[in-house]
Amino acid sequence: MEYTYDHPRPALTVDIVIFTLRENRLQALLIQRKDDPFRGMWALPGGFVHMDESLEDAALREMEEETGLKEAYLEQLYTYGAPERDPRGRVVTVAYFALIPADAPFRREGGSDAAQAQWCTVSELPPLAFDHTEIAAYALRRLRYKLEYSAVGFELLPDEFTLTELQYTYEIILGEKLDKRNFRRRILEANIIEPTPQRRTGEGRPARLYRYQPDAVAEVKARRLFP
Amino acid sequence: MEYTYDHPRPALTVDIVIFTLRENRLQALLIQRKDDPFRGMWALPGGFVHMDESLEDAALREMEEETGLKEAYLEQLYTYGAPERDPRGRVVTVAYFALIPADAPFRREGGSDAAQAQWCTVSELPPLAFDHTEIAAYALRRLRYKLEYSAVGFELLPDEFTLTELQYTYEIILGEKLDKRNFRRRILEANIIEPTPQRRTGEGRPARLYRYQPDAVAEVKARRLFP
DNA sequence: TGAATTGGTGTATAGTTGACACGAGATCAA
DNA sequence: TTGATCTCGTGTCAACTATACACCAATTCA
Repeated sequence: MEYTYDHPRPALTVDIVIFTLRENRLQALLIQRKDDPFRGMWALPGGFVHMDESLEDAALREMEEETGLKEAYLEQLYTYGAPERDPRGRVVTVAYFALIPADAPFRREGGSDAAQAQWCTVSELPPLAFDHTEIAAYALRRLRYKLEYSAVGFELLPDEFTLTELQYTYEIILGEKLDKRNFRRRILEANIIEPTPQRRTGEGRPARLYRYQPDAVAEVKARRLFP
Repeated sequence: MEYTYDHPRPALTVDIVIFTLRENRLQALLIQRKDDPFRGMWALPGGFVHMDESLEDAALREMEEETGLKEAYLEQLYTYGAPERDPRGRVVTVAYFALIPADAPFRREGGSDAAQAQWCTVSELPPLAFDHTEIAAYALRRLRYKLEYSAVGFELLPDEFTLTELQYTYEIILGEKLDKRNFRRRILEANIIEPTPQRRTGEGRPARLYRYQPDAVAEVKARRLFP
């Protein structure tokens, strides 16, 4: 089947920087390219936008194809459209970033196109195809920035978590130690999490479990304020 | 001439929210549509992305066609791609916002397509075509937010300005009165403007003229000026 | 020359942020 | 069963930041 237009049109894709916490590191999912250009190189997961789906739906579909996960925190990052960014022709891509919880049932064996997928610590990313290095760097910058003024860190944790786990999450992403008492004060005063009756037992004194308040999610999402 | 592809492609456009200060109001440029759909309705200036130009170049080109201005502060806002946002078919648009100085030589008589163009106070926008109301609202939100943490306000003023004019600019955009002494202290301590030897004379005591330090723009971008 | 107009300056108070140490509640091993 | 070990959970004080607030200065104009 062929499609004909009066004027030339760029191809439109979405690319997604999928973050998760694994092995006490912030990691991103990469796909090894099996075709030229950049064959064998690592790249961000992504693909073409279908005609009947929104950009966000396209990003979710691609994410599901690669990870098996249907839900995640997803936020539009930026749209990259330099004329020469893809050697095959004009391709404009809308970049997204996604956060998936540490305990999500990630399906490791690669996506629909059977390309190899692998988690990679964000501070040690290999060179990426196209302008994906730039996209990944921007995603990390946005995530860090966002963490400072919103509750987005919860999206990387299971439904219930201890304050210490939450603090570790922040420290891993921000790359710096935080003061325990000040951290707890700030988080609790922000009213974005609530205590549950449960405690998590293990080595040492049991820790109270918290969950984030579902209303807070919408609020975080509404603050898509930064370029 | 016709262009044929194996898979259907959305059309790709840019739309621009062009802000300026006029008559002590923050205004945006609107174009009256001369064709269906939404014939006669107001809309944001915009148009198709050419194959050999970046998205930003497309936005600048459209801006020049409508205003005659080639340079402005321009920032990508968000990409809108709901499947039904344009009744003619799938059209994805990359939205930008631009700031042009109050004294810029704006060419009033409409752009290349001879459509009628008009400045409109942002708090009194008419209903707009497509999803342009949403886009304009988001642009205003981003501008206000941005003003609080960056030097972007200067982009709406001539090269040289008084502190009172700068304060008015902030007040107009933020929609609230600011304290004169606190405002001056913050702006001056931020080291983003420098005094010139000139003064502006008029009614009352002459005011010192300032200009913004070109280097400062990038540096200050990360800093937060207003809480 | 003085009335009117706008420009330019400092201080005191409240609120926010950041640094900092120790007892509590559990497990585990002797 | 006891104490050694581990992690959890809590409050205060000092430094900094933000905010509220009023008057004299320099000029124009009548």
